[in-house]
Amino acid sequence: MDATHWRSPELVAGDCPLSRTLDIVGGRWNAMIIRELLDGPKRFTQLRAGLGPVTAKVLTERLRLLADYDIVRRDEQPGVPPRVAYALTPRGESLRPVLAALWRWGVRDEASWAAAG
Amino acid sequence: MDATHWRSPELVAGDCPLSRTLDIVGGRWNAMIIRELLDGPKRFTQLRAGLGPVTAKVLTERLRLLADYDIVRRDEQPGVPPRVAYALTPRGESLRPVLAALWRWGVRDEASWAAAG
DNA sequence: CAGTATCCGCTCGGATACTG
DNA sequence: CAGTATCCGAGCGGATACTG
Repeated sequence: MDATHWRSPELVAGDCPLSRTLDIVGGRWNAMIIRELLDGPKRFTQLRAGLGPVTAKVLTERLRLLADYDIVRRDEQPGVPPRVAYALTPRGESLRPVLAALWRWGVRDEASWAAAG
Repeated sequence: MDATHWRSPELVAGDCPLSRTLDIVGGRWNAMIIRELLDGPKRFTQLRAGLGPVTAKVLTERLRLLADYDIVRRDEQPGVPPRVAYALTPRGESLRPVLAALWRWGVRDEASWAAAG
């Protein structure tokens, strides 16, 4: 430990498979972006439309993060107007069962609240 | 929409089962706390020991949040010194497959990075 | 043992304006 | 169309000190 007595979040998170997965799938928009792309490749504007009120800045940030993690691939074809498609990499595709589990729990939980109060 | 033009995060998140699940298992410690308790009830100090460098304040906060969500139950037996056990509710137990999916992906992903660079 | 109380920095996510 | 640039508030998470 250095003089700052500071451990970066990444270090701690890196110790646990749960946290490493949540680095990718957690956060305000990441999971929803991946979910959109599980339907197939989409363009920037299509993503914005499917996600609700996300700003361009935030969506760009999240897509770059996911690209850095090799979850999302950015396919740009030159020309005017620019056309950029985003698609899942194989590694991104491999998150499908994870997203499915999160989704299922959310759905069943909502139903059980409705049923049991 | 009111005059503030403001939608609370909860509102937006509430629209999506993914986000509702992540409200609970996301965040810096929640998933790891639940994982500890999937092994069985534990006391405050046991949790701290199993989680790494989490402060008492943060752990207390997270446990209260999870109790509000009816994920964790707090069992206090009176006396000195105080003994407080935390356990998962049925609703908390129902997160087991979700945590398992997150965990498995983290493990396999680590392995694939090691194998493929 | 199981917390409270207080303080604080940093990051996340959002608002708004502008651009190749 | 697909972004950049700039600014900002809220709140999460951490450090430290104290307590029934």
